[in-house]
Amino acid sequence: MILHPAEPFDFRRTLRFILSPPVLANGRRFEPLLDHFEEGEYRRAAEIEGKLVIYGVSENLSDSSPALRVRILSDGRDSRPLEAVAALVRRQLALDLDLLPFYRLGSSDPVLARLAIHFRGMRIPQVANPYEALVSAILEQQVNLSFAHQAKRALIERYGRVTEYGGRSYRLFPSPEAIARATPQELRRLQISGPKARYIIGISSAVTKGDLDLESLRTMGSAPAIERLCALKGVGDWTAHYVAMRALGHCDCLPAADVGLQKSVQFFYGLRQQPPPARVEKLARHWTGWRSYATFYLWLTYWEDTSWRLALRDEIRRSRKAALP
DNA sequence: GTCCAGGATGGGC
DNA sequence: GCCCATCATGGA
Repeated sequence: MILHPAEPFDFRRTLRFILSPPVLANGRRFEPLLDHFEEGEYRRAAEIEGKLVIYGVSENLSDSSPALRVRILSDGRDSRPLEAVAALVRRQLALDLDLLPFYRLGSSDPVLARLAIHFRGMRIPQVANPYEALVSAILEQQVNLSFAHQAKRALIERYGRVTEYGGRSYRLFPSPEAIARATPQELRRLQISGPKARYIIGISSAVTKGDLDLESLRTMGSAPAIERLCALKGVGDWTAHYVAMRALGHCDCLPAADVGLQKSVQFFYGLRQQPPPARVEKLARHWTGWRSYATFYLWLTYWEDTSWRLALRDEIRRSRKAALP
């Protein structure tokens, strides 16, 4: 099946966030846990209508406008799953989103203007399901990302389903049911802290019992969705904003208390010290409607090498000076 | 050894 | 309301 993304769309750049996460300080890389790239094709397992399928997404280069080919690599005789997979891919890669209004904000903000050029066509890749995003975000609270990644991998390997394709293992993120059955002691063995273990199990059982419908948060406005998330034990402002922008498709969320965002804002806007949340919110007034995207692009500048960041900052400074009367 | 990581909670005041 | 200890581990 062929899908046509809204232009501009950059497949490689959008996948880059999923497939080649940053080099850690110790020189290692996170290896992706659930996502794969083989033979020019992005591949991942998903549970569709109770069946575990592996799907693949690749660029259809024969087409003149950007086009993606979506197919099912396993269990492909039934056509119904393909429709569901296509819907998943549309959401995962935000194919229907028109980024041009975001890029036009660059006219009132020189930082955004440069980022829009560099990251043109890149979407915020959406985590396949909000539950996965929420649990991952809790694991990532406070601790360094390398440690969080380790805990997440242990959780997936212990509680997630797995299937084989082409000699490679494809895993699913654990279901809420599987985690709801676990005890805090079991999660402690995976180096997850006691409080975090209780939060994750609590959320999982709320989902299992039907008390918490994370999918419904997608169609809600972002403010009520964030409020609903913050009502959960273990979920604060940062986690709620993160889930909203990474999994619920909300484009105007600003995690103003995020350390990475604050550092990036300090660097590119030339502030003497790291800005407190109120200062970030004030600066972000130019980003209205697209604050998730501005945040995401600012985060990603850390993935480029330091000399690139310095060069970009100088360029922004020069453009500011040139704009002075 | 100390401090900080893509935080959140519950206690004391 | 604000301030603080606590949680877990690893890297600088």
